Amino acid sequence: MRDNDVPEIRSLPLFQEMEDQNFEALIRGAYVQTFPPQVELITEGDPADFLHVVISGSVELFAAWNRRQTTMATVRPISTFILAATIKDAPYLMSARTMEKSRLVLIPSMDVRDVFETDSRFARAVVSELAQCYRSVVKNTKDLKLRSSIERLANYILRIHTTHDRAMQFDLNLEKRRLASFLGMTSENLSRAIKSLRPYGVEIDGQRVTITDLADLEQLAKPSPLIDDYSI
Amino acid sequence: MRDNDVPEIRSLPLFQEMEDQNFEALIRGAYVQTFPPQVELITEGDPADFLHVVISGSVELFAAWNRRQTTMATVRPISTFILAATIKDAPYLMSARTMEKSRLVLIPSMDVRDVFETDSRFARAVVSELAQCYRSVVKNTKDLKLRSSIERLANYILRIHTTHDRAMQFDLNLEKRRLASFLGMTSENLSRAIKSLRPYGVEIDGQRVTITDLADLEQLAKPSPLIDDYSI
DNA sequence: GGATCTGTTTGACATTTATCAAGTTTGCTG
DNA sequence: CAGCAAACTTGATAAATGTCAAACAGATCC
Repeated sequence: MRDNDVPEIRSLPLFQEMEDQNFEALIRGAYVQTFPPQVELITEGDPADFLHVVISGSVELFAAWNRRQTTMATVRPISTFILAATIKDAPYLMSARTMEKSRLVLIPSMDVRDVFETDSRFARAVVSELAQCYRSVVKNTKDLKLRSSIERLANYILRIHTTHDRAMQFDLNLEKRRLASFLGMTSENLSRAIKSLRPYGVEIDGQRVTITDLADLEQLAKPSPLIDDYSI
Repeated sequence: MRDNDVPEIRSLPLFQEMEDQNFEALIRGAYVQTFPPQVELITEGDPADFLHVVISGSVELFAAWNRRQTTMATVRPISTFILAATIKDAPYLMSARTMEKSRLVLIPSMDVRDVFETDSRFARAVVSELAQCYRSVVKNTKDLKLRSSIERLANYILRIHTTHDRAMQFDLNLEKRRLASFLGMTSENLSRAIKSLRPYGVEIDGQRVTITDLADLEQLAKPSPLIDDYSI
């Protein structure tokens, strides 16, 4: 990959603070590639050969066991995924597939580990990123274990609402079947959960979400910063 | 705390590689303290004032929401907890309470962050620890989302079996109600799950677990290293 | 524009899990 | 050792969630 192929990744917190020469070393060995939708980028259990950066499009992280499959997260531009496996030189715990046509940068894990050893500002940025990831997964576990499926849906809607500048109308950024899987339920169950939220101030028509009564929804959802605020 | 109060913590991977003088700086500001059982050490939402190290005894990490409560993890000697909150200077996401009489070292978070900024070997050790924690939580999420409660119990038993040198008989290291909460079910449900595992080669009497047919149990549990092996 | 495909919704039903209310056991304490 | 409290178990029942099948809707493709 050439130096100025994808200038935007330099501004990622993970790469912002590092030495120029080290960033260039990472970039030199990296590939930029555009993938069609539904391409499996990595498979759980495989060695972590590349750190992935999503430049455009979106990627689903999922996991499988015994013929069951679940969506673990979705990754949107611009962010990295599977940093932990890269740094630890351990097998991926999740698989990844493009949800739509997506452009990615693949940085060889070995290069990342090399720079990690020599550039201590980069090492500190890795800590910050990993701590953030860790806390996100902990929040997600609390959501799963402490809430019913309807409560999870209600809080999910409030989270999008918040990230969309508190708009009262917005689009789901996920197919419903993926949302269902992410929230830990079946599509059928999500369908019914959506219906049962209507009396609490949410209308969902196709991808379009309209909050008709925020107070009602909040009273049902009882959002908590320690579960729903991804910025802390 | 004096230099040689608790020499064993120097050998933790987190502190092993760091400069002597920095380790001493951490120790100087730290407290060693023994707590009785059932003492709430930290409360979720509070600022992360101390990094905690369990020297003896055991600590339960738990989370609450809307009058519900769930066990997130148990911490046993010698390990640290809430490293992520300490490093990010963010509020705790989980509360902690002693399960039995326990001895802890409390290291002021500010000292940890100071040393983190100056000692890059320590910073790298933090990365390693955080990556490990992150991967553990991801595995736990897969366990929760992909398995039924009986499957989670079966795999839990196999994990203890493995960590106990593949002994066919061992004690549960957790009260059943805590185990139930950790596995994401009620005590009653755990009681029934235990009964329903009997035909698959597990007898549980009080705290005593006996595996009577490992092959049967494994066939039911279908353990996977990407969920159950905490060493990778 | 009709045929086809995929995703979504709905209904009927099954299974899993939780709740409530007794009992029973266990372990501690005076 | 009796008495008590807490943990655990059991049964009956309810609620939540999943499964299966079919209908429906929206996109895509000749």
